[in-house]
Amino acid sequence: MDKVYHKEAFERASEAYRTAVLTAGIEEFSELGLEKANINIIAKKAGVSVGLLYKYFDTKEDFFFTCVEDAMRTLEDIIEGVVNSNDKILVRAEKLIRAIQTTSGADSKYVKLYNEITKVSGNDGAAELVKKVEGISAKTYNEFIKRAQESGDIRSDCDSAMFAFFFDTLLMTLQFSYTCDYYRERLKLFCGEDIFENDDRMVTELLKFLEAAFTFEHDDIKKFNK
Amino acid sequence: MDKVYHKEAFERASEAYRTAVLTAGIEEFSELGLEKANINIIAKKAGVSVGLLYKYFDTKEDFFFTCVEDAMRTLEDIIEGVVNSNDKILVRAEKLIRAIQTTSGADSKYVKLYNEITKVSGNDGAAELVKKVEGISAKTYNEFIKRAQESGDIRSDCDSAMFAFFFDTLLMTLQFSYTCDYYRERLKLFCGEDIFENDDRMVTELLKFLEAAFTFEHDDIKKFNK
DNA sequence: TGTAAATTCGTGAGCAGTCGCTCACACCAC
DNA sequence: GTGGTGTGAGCGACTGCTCACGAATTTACA
Repeated sequence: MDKVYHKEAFERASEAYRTAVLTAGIEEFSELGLEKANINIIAKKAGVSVGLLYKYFDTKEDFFFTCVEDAMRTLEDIIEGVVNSNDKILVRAEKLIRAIQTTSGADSKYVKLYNEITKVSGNDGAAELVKKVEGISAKTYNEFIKRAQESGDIRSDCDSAMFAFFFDTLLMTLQFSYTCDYYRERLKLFCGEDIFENDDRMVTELLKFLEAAFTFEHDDIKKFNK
Repeated sequence: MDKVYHKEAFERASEAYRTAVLTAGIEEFSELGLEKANINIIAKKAGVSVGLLYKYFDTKEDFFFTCVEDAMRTLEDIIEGVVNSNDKILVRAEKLIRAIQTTSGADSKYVKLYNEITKVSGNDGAAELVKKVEGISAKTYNEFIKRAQESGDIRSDCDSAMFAFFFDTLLMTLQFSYTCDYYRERLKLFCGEDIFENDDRMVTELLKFLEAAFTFEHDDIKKFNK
């Protein structure tokens, strides 16, 4: 089921070669994207011949996908490492937002590569990739909301799958907004230049937004005379 | 201030040539993106020589930006045409969501091109583009929320700029989710294959989400014993 | 108003640079 | 000897862009 994008030779390669190749690949692909990145340059940066790269991977695309897989694993570790436990959704959200803000520094390349995935055309690869990248959060959020509904922490009049989607949408876009060119400019346009120096503003406002969205039911409006 | 991306010759060109060139450009760029699209093929599809294209535009990028500008104007007309009037934010939101769902059909190329913009690297172009593309919604939503706060339609304990940003984030991603490869797969993963055949489900759930987020204040929780 | 000169419109073969990928070869392990 | 690792010059295909040329149109001027 789970597709592999590398040849057998890659598994036999030494740890040093594998990390060198993946590091250089992630570096270049995250900066330039699949199309613009240059295999010859990546090989040179990795201290490896082009020929060897093509002993490890059939095509440039396969190499790219392997880099993506690796980067997503690390990104997941960073993000999910912060959000373990059985925190309530708002605590979880706050930890996620702060993790996102932190990640936008040194580890920005992983987020950038995440963003590059959304650009890959050709629906064949897209479907496979999405499952690998978003599969976990989709399932996690969905089940989390369901359980929270049962215990009364979250409004019961909502579709858990849809609300998981909205939640993920806001956090995913937030990630891009802290690291990727276009989305950074967009955030600045909406919230001003200084938004990147005022992390707490984002945290409190997004939490306010999410808290209300997840807490109050449609009928509460009448009961509350709004 | 407002940069133009075409040479003077383009303005002197006949209406027929201009639309032919723009139509072919939007078609190809929306399908393949800036990098993969081929100038020679676009010229052929437009029924025009490459030489002439380069009398109209200095570079491929300039041509791309001109196509983007044109497409965004049409997209704005479609979207904003639906949301005139002084509707309340939820009425406005519903109209927007339904317009987005409709637009995903015949006019998908404009949305796809919108999505292509987010992929353009090099922060020089990005900043300029963002202003053109998102400038209007940023200002509109922000001021709208402010006025709604004054009249008591929207909670008063929130940062209008931030909430405008969240609102736009949800709608922008929704647009992509109905038209672009990766985002379509992502939506399917979260909400199931049949989400595209059940437009009302999206409308009601997103409205529930937004209604609560925009209505209830943080302090309401105590008052409401939640 | 007729005509020469200057300018612009429009063409498309092909230049020049880029880059994914190959392959003949050397080395090494067993 | 067989089968793996590792090399890197360079092939071949692609493509953004040019430029020499002719046709059309405008301008200049008697």
